[in-house]
Amino acid sequence: MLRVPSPYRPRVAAPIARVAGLDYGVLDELLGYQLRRAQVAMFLAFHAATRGEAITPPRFTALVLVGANPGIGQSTLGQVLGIARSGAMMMTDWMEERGLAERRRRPGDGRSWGVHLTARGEKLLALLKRRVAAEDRKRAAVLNSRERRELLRLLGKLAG
Amino acid sequence: MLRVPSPYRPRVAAPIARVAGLDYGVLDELLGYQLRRAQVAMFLAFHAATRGEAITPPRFTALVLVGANPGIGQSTLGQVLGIARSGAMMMTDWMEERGLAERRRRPGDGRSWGVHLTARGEKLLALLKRRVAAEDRKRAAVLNSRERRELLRLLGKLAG
DNA sequence: GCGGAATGTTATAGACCATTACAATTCCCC
DNA sequence: GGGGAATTGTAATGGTCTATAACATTCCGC
Repeated sequence: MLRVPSPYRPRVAAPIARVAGLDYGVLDELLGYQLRRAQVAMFLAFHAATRGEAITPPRFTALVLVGANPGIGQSTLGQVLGIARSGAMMMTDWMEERGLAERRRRPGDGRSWGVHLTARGEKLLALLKRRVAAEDRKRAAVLNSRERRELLRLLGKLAG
Repeated sequence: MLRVPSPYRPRVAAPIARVAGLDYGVLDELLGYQLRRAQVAMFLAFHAATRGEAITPPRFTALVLVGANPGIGQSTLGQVLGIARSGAMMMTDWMEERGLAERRRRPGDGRSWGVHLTARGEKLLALLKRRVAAEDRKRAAVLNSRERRELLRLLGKLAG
């Protein structure tokens, strides 16, 4: 059903190792550094969960957003992904080339296109959601549910 | 004293916006997504703190590590940065080209070089440490000190 | 209607990083 | 102590992601 995706190499291949006997200096007290470390660990889990699908976190995010907001514009997509409009366009191209989404003219605004998932996109998204959510929870199993909620809350405050 | 660094554009220019009225679906419950959002926010703060110095987070990390562990090898550097050996080499080249660090032969092992900060590297590092730590605390001011400690603890658990 | 804003698009360029292959050196085990 | 395996650093190459800039089309307010 789903075509074999093009080969894909994650941008980050290795976790940020904790080397014994090394002095980390100021890094241990910097939120930015610890955030990055945790994020790389979660990214590798994500990559494991989506193995074989050539899915990156931004691509997954885009699929979820289009799925939850049919007809979303590409500018909005870019804002939520934190990338420039041109990047949002390439992302949409990527989805369209693989038959996961399509552009449809928006009635009432001749400039913009709305992005919609195809049946195939819906199917892939459902699969990915299951896998990613499962892996996310598995990786986060070192936290109990109170800690997990607390972490989400603190991250939300930080991101503003 | 310090030369004007080469122009540098951050890889991420925009925060991950929170768009009102949009359905974020499963994203709000994924640690990976919230982690990424917070990390981008902190990265932009980092970028603001190091404005004009062409410093990236990996470069800052490398400087801190070399400063705290004089004579560290490039392989170890790569491990801690989570990049391949070839990348650690380019990082060392970068520091050396700017007169921030230098390679010195290691007695007892003819294969490896130890990386050491120069006086100029020490000076820049001291400046950056002050600025980055200040910005990190400023950005994290939305958290009280208990929350900040708790966040660091939870991130540490997650990163393993 | 007209100037400015917004949307999508194309082209271009740059930064970063992995992979692969290679040379020199050291380690380890027999 | 000798030889194959592992380690360290290096060089060359390629791919992916993203920004910037410039442009055409369309919308909007006056």
